[in-house]
Amino acid sequence: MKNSNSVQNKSKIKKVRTRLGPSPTGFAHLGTIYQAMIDKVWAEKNGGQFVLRIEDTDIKRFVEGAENVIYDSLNWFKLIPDEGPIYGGEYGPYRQSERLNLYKKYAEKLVKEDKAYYCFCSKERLDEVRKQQQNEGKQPMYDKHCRHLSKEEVQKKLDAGESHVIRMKVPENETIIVEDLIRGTIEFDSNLVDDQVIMKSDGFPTYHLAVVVDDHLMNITYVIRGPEWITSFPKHKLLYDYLGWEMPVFVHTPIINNMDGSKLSKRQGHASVDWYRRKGYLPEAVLNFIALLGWSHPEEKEIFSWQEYVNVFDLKNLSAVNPKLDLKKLDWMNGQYMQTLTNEQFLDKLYNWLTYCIDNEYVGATEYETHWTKQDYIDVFNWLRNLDEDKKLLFAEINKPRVKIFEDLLPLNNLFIKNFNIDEEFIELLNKYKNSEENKEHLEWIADLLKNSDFSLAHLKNIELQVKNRADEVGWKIMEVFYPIRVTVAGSKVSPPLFESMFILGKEKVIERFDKALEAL
RNA sequence: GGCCCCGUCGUCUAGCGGUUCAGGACAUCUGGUUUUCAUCCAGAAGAUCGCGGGUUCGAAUCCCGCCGGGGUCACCA
Repeated sequence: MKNSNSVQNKSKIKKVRTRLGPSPTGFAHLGTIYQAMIDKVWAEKNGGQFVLRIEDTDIKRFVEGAENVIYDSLNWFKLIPDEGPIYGGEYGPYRQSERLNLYKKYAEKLVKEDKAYYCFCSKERLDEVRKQQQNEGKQPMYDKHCRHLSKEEVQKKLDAGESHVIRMKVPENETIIVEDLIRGTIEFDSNLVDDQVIMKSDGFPTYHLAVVVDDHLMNITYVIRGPEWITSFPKHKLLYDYLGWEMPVFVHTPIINNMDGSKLSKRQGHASVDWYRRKGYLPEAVLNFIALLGWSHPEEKEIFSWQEYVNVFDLKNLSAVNPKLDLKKLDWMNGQYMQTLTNEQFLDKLYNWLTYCIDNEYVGATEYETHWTKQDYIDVFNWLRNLDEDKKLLFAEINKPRVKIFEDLLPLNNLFIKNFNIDEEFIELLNKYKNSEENKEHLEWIADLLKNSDFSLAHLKNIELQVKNRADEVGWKIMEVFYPIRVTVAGSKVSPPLFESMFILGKEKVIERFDKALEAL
């Protein structure tokens, strides 16, 4: 079917152009990013353009500043459009609210050609009709009341300034056949397709008219959108026919759902981009992860770069199944990405993350849940900033394999930024394996070594070796000789590598903690 | 409810009529490395391919029916 006239078409093969049409609602949905990602790979792979078009035809839903949220999110993921309101391009304007005259022109053209008609029905009448149809067990549809108004009647109402919309005329008793790239041919009974409103009474178009007009005028060759549009696909197909325009390729992608199969709702944190950003996920990891939803690498690779994605991606391999979002796997993947970072990169991204969390409020529908307090972000940031360069790098080094997302940094690294109480609980923890006397003697021994140390990492590692050897001497298990030291230094039975931690903490603080612990024993 | 889409381990998926009594990844469990926590390594368990009929020498792969899930039925996108 696709190469029937490929010979004639060869000379005018169109450049691939994809488009993302978010409506600015005030927060960025993961699904929007999923769409953007596919738009972007496909355009990039084919040397085409990825267009951003703001679909703001619903003035009732206008939210101040919402557009910036979209730009910020696309930026974070590096899914930068080639064209759009702030990116420029030759097919502008890229906000639908700035293209009203265009939609008006085509809507009127359709009316003139008898493919659409004015409708003067009131909201009340429409509601009534709908209610009655439902009572009769029929599918609620417009009853085509105004479709058969005479020209004179229409003109009279128009002259009288009656409020009106424009509806498209859907043919009767026809089969509308549409083609979806991944699902193939889909047939619809035209009698079940509503005479959709294409121009609202406020002079704004509905989505249906706007997309068709814009996609055509902007030379879009691949319409990539969510599966929720399949049902209105025949309306769009009709509009293309009515306008005499060639159809782009339509691709209805899968949609990402929750683990229970319900859809990602705005109320849930993990639906919004900002949630991932504040949790401390890496955008590349999130992208890699969602790329694997509804699609798989031809060699079944799990982790790959954007460039590799571009190389091997093919729209045709997209699945028609709606995947569930498994955050556990995302965590694993993010951890993998963390480990590939150099220490410098890790620190760089960590700074950016901390700065972002300090400077910005959460952009999402619900409260953001975290075990970090606002002060924590500031404390970690300040502590890190005042640290010597070699200590910073070591901090990155020891944390990379231990952290899946930046939020995991606490409580593991509490010892660096917080003081703990030397109370009964602490003593109890310290004496878990040996009694007070034994531990005291042990800690005095190492405290002495530490006090005489220059606290270079090399020397500390040397002391670590001595501790290990001491296990044999005193007949303790290796774990038992390190345990009380760890509790003394970290106030906890878990910590990053002990002697590296001491190095980062610095001699003064370490000695202070030993003194306090010994005093209490 | 009508119409449309979808249905392989708990999850993401490979598979596109025959070296597949179904392969990989996450999660789970076990063992190893390790001074804690992680990382890393090895291994185990886990799917009668939604169900029932066909077609075929042979079906997860093709056809039909059923069931289940989802989407959609707005002057929202």
